[in-house]
Amino acid sequence: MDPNPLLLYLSARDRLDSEERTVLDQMIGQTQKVIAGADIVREGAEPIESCLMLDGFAARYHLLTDGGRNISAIHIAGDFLDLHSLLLSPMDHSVIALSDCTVSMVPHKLLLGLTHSHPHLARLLWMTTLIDAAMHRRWLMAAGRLSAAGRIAHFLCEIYVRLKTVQQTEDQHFWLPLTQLQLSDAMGLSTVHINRTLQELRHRNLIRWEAGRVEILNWDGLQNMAQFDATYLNLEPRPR
Amino acid sequence: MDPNPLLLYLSARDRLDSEERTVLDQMIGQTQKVIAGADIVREGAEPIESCLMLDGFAARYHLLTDGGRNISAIHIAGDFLDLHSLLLSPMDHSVIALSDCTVSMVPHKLLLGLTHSHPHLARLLWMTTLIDAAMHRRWLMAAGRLSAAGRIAHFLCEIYVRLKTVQQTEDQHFWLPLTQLQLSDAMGLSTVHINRTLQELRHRNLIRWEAGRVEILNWDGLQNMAQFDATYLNLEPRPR
DNA sequence: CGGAGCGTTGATAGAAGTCAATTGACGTGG
DNA sequence: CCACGTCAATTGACTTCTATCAACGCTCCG
Repeated sequence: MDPNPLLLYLSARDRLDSEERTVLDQMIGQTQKVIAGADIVREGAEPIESCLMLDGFAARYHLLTDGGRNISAIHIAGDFLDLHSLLLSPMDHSVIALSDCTVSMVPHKLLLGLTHSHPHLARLLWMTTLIDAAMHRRWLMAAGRLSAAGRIAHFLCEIYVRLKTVQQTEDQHFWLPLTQLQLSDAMGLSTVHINRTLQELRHRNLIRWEAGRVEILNWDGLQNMAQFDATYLNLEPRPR
Repeated sequence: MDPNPLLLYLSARDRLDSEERTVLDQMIGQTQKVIAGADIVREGAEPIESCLMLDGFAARYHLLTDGGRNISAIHIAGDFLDLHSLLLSPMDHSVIALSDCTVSMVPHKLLLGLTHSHPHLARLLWMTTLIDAAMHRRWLMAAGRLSAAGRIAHFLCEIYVRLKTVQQTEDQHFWLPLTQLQLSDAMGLSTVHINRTLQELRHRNLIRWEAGRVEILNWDGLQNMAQFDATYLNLEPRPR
């Protein structure tokens, strides 16, 4: 978390001038620690600030009436967790810290001000929410049309590329503190099936996953199984 | 499509002043007809204008390598189909007209100009993409944690409320020109299963669906089966 | 030591997919 | 006016995938 991860995230997609970099650095005022398992934002809340992840993992989730849970997104360093609450309110889902996290709360007043004072930065923030939506669409594709193994493979491909963008990978491995229960809520599968499918991925020598550490052994194989194409992440610097 | 449907969409969520209304009306310049079955935007394209739906139905879809298809969103009058292409490019999915449509192409130059000249309108456009994302999240919840019947019920609840917002419903019924094949691509189910599940919904007297005309017979039952809560559509006028 | 959480396994049930065929509505060409 | 092709909806038989239920082992920690 040394280099500002939001800066890494944005500069992978567009050029930032030095004033914009300054504004982004100043945006991170006080940082806060959040303990694993704690809710960062609650469904129904009407936040007056948005939470920027500086380090750790978080998940957006929604509880069902029958006790089930659905995870619709995983967030990592550099992501805004609830930027949409700037314009949408109340929150229609909650966000939970999956690991100990470092976050920074950015007042909506400041963000709204950017839409007047720094339209280009405001557009880039808008862009981050558009990329969230693009990821949702891929998850929908995976949920509707891929097998359980393909779905997990897609998730791993996506998270690997995203982590790499904010310099949170080493070679082909990365830290991913997800339990199989959490993964099952994200993939829309049962824990038992997650377990067996992970074994399948391991036996095929596609991945290693031990103690929260994932290693990708066969990127092409994984990508192929997932029909993964990173275009939707828009990892190309261009004027936006 | 007589009253500007974008105006209906937006004014259901925030107050618009008269200048803003004028800008929105002028945004609709030339209208175009698109024939059912035609692609409106193609994956890989780098549009320099975004398509506003004035009348009809369209779907965002993505083709898989095995010939499968996934529909990640249905769009109706008042929706921007590819507003995200303003900041994300190239298109990571295509859009097809499900019925004959009337659309208006709005140049990106004009939309980018709004981010400088009319920040509030720009924020409202941003909001429309945030609502798209919120719908994606609900679809993910439905795909991952609801039964086939619940998933279809959720879809019908959502589309009903959205159509109502832009005055495209009459009492409890509305026009919905979706084939069962298209519905299966949207729900991530097979056509056979869609067919049987629709029969189930009909036998339970929840809906009637004949010749592209859907009638909701038991809203509470449908909503309950779908765990539908319209909060995520943000149908409350408030400053944004 | 004992419980809690997590990963794992086996057995079984149920949901949804696949394959194949039929029906009815509609449009077109002869 | 009828034969024919096409498309959408429907049905039956069968298979495959995934969920559920129940248990067990392991590790961590109070």
